[in-house]
Amino acid sequence: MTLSELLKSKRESKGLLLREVAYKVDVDTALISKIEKGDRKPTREQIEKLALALDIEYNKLLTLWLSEKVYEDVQGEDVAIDAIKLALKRIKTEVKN
Amino acid sequence: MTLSELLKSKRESKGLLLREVAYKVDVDTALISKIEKGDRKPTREQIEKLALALDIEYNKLLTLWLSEKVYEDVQGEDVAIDAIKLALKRIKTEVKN
DNA sequence: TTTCAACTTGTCAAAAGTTGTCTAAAACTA
DNA sequence: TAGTTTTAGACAACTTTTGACAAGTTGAAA
Repeated sequence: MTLSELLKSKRESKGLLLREVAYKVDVDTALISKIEKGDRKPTREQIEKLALALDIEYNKLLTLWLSEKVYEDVQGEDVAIDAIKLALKRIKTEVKN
Repeated sequence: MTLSELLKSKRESKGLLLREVAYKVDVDTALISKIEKGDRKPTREQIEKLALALDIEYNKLLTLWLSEKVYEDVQGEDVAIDAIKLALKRIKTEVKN
């Protein structure tokens, strides 16, 4: 489940129109449409507002959002997996200290 | 070992001057200095040229470079580890197909 | 100490990327 | 068909990244 898929399915299950979500997020309807189609990535602020507007746990949405950034950084690279693992290692050791 | 540390130690072990590396990478000496200090991130093209100039395995350098991008995306986030793991999962399943 | 090459730092303009909106078209519904 | 929702394209405003230049610091040799 991608971020855009989640946002769209949540909006639909709540029976909201793009326009209503757009209002709550304080952007143009067209932008919400693009986000749901994966044409645009929400900003961090928009993630916060989307979580509120759609009753999604903020941390869950944030995690998905960050993971897509990471994914885009490495996708298509031969060394993608190694690169991610290396980053993970670094994060883990850093957290310990 | 960070990217900048690797670049600097490799250059030194080969007894090269910044100016010589800069020539091979086709940029200003100051830029190589900044890269070695971690003030600037090399571009992908520069990574290729640096690998050649310093006899570093390209994939190794690329992996390190990508991993630092990933690291920066998530560092400081509460959900950093979860986000990376999620991205890793996605990459792994994608590669299988 | 002076000198000189090596290295570093600050700043700027250009290039590249991103953001959000507007308009108009397409898709859907009644 | 008419009215509403959603989508697409284009654009300006804004931000970030990039690379160079010039001026500064450092350190070693004379």
